[in-house]
Amino acid sequence: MTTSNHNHQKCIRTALCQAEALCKARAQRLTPIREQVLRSVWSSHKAIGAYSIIDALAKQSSKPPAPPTVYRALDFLLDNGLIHRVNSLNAFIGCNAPGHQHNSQLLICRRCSNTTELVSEALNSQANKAAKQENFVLEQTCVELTGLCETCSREIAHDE
Amino acid sequence: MTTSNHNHQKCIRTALCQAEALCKARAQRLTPIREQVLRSVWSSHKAIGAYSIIDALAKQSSKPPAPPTVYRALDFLLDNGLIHRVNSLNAFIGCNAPGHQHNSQLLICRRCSNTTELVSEALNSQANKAAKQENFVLEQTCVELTGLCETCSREIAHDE
DNA sequence: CAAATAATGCAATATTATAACATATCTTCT
DNA sequence: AGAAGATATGTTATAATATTGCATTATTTG
Repeated sequence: MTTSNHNHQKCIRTALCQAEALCKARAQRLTPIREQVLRSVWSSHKAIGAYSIIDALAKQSSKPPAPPTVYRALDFLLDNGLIHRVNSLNAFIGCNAPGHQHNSQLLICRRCSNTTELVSEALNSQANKAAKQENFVLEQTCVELTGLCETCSREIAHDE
Repeated sequence: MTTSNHNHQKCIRTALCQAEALCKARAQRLTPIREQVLRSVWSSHKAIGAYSIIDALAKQSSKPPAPPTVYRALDFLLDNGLIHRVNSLNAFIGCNAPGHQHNSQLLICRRCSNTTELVSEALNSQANKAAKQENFVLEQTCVELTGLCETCSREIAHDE
């Protein structure tokens, strides 16, 4: 999932296409700013912070957007399930499967920062079970798994 | 797990006792500041933010501690497994079972903010499994489940 | 006791996020 | 098309969370 060993342009195109389609279907407006923010989020598979998005957009126009501009776009994208917030990094990552309601998990590499989204129904089921045992009404899950991605763990092994 | 329907003084005493014992065993110093911060974290079963801790300590002395003072104490307590960081709230909560290395899960009530720590080995096992499937070397898990605790869900049901 | 290590005090500042209000743009209805 | 209402953006200021760097004090070690 490094940005180098796959055609990342395709990831971006797919994400934007899906976003466009979803917004259309829901009568939501994917405005230029929202699209630019989504593009920034998808510029890599690393989670990106709001202020890095501001910096990225600054390079594309005369003056940088103000924080609220970006945060509002992020809120829109979050509400529409087009991106996820990575709580352990205070950052954002594109959603792999927008449109489907899903409880997903994130694998975050502490070395290269690449983040992979996956959906383990078995894990979700255990989360539901755990909540149920405490008579807890589960509404939202946040599962962020940190460690080393396959590539990085191999590279570290080589370096020693 | 509301603070009202149990003897919370006992929770605090137990936590401090365990902390003292653990630090002694590890030749770590549970200094006055660290102890005060731990006490603040344990003042309830709600996660508490660093600046709320500063406010709490301010009431106990002439001038409030500076942020680094509190953050350093928090780092110490985190390193020694005496508290957990709640990423989705940028806040901190006392650890139930310090001393045991464990991957725990948090149930966070969005209404009363009370937070319960539990350890589901079944869930942990699924997290390991998910990581393994991606050849990911799992080092740290963050599982934060948000919703309504039993008490709050009942109270909400009554109000309608 | 001296040296080394660990902890704290303190000032400044970085980073992340939101509030409040004005302006502009789009949609809808006539 | 034009007015009214809703939605989105611009702008300024500020809140909330967290860290850096360096001076000082306390504790441990030899």
